[in-house]
Amino acid sequence: MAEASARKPSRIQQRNRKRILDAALEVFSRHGYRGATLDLIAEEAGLSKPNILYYFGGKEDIHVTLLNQLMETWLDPLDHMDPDGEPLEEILGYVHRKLEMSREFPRESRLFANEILQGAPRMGPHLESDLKPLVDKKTALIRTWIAQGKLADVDPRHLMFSIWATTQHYADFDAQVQVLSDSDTDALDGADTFLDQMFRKLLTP
Amino acid sequence: MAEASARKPSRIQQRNRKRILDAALEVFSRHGYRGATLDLIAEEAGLSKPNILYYFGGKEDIHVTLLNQLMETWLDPLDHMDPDGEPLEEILGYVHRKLEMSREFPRESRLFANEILQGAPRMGPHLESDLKPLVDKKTALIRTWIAQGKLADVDPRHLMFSIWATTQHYADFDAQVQVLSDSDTDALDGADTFLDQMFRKLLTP
DNA sequence: ATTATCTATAGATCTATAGATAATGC
DNA sequence: ATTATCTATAGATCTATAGATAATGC
Repeated sequence: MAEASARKPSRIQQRNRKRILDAALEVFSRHGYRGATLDLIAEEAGLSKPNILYYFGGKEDIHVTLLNQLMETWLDPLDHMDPDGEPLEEILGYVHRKLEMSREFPRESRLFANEILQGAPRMGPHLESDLKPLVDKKTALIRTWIAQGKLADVDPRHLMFSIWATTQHYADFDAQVQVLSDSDTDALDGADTFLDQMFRKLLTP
Repeated sequence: MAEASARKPSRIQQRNRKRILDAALEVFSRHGYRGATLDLIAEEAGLSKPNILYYFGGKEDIHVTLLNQLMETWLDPLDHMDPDGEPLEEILGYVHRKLEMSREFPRESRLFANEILQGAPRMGPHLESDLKPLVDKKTALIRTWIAQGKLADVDPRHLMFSIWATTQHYADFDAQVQVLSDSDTDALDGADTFLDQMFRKLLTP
């Protein structure tokens, strides 16, 4: 009775859980937590509504599972900023990876934006326990680089904010970006060049 | 029968409509369109639920009224970018005004962010008819400034995006900004200096 | 007389569960 | 035997309206 049934998940179970999470990501990122319904998720996943609840404890359980997975993906590029690398290139590389994520994972970006916009009701503790320590570590690193004269003197915290803001903007505000872009060109065309230019000028000592 | 009753609104009517809109701004900006309920708005406004519906056609009517008002406030700072001013100072002034708006009107910023994040279902037409022409005009202006050698050569569209992204970030991602800030200092401390520094370096020819 | 507010409730939408049935793995 | 899926529906939540009552302005 102490040990819960730790039976390994069947192939069907794995596949269906994946399907549900993918459908839920689509729906939550587009409509927000409250705007999402089990009906929409079920339809998107191609499963019946009660069947969704066979695999997950409920709507909130699905949402929390998504947010937990997201946190890892989200911190990964920052974690890869290398203390032994060339400072300017390390930071520009981070900008590049973040922009790449807006291209490849726009749904994840919008899921995150939605959660923060609501005041991080479910993710607050994660931000404190996972995000904050990592950011503190990396801003300290940037400060030493600045002290060594390898980067221009900037506030590392606001630098982080500006990197996140500019890169995630292309995913989160896509509806607006689309309106302001020529229909025949990719909306993100030139974003790479522009951001490289901006942060290079800012950070070159 | 042709002319609808165009009776001027009573003082009570004006006051209560304002109260409701203020309460709705609070609720919509915090919970999103679907997350907001008439109950929450009524409580926040200090009025009964049916009384809310005496003043407005319904939930969507309130939301649309807010978005319409918002559009003006939102475009105003950009509209004030002066073709006859000194280019660099005009743009830095715009950055400053936008940051000021994040400080003063964070609820409006989040209402807007929520709407765009959902794909601009109610604001799409406004973006086309109001935002796009204004942005086209101002990016053309910036292009002439660049051609005259008064600004560094940057993509004006991506410049706009980066100004919006960096300034609105402090309102929209406030929950995250707070987590990463020392509790004894204002989270926006240094933002002015940082953004001035960044855009000045970027745009100085 | 008109404007403003309240109580009560209809009707729609949503999350979640109960309980039966079908499919799968020893 | 266990896992997966379905139908039916309970119960909660929400938007909106009907209809009565109170407050206000000529």
